[in-house]
Amino acid sequence: MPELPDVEGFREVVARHAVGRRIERVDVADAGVLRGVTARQLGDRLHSHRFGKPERYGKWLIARTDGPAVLMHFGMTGSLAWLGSGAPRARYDRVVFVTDAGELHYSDMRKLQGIRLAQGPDDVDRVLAGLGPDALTVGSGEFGRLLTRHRRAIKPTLADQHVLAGLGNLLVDEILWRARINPRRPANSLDPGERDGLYRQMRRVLRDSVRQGRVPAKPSWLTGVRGQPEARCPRCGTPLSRGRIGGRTTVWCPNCQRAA
DNA sequence: TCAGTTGTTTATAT
DNA sequence: AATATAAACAACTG
Repeated sequence: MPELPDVEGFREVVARHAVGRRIERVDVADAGVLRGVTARQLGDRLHSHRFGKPERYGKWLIARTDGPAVLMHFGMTGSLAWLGSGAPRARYDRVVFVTDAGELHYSDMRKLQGIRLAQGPDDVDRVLAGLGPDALTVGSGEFGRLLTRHRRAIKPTLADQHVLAGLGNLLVDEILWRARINPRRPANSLDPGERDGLYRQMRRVLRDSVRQGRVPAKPSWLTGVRGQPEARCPRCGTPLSRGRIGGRTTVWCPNCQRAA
């Protein structure tokens, strides 16, 4: 489920358990998730290094050590968990970082993304180059200016990592629904009041989601009902609309989110 | 068998 | 240059 809130949760897993731990070895169960590095290189270069303070940028987790940094992306089905030493491997555990006091399990069924190793700060920058500002820390002024620069529909604009980093399909639908903005509206057609409202709802949805470590599937949220066959708007009860916008399934309320 | 899925990149066309 | 669409990656589920 990895969007910004999920990855923020994975960052906390590392921050809480892995920091200061010494990497003894790296078990690669499926090298299909390694990008630009072999299993042997990954193990050799990380051996004996200790995890440092992790960071998140957009949907990327940057697990720094006192040597190289491990860059993880979780695609659509990835996750990260801290387990005790000698924990059994789960079915889709692809890489396990074994430390002196526990293990970090990188799991991913679909392997759409993967793990990179950055030898230095330049390598990290190269991977993150081109991403827009992080959705959790962007200011309202910059956020508004981003929107005025694109005439594309607001939905794919917000989900474009090069414009703004961190929002995925579920979050964008949730935020637009909260802000009562139709997903097909051109981004640069929003007036200043709408841009401000959108920013505030983004903050709110992100704050609540980060607290949960995921986009909550509460019945009062669009995300909580969007999977149902005859889903209705949690706010007004109108049957929800469903369509493809920007190549992704999009759910919105035709009553609350009128086309302009 | 077919369509769909929380992500991203690439090719192609407009 | 910006935008739109489809396909590809992989492994499921209904």
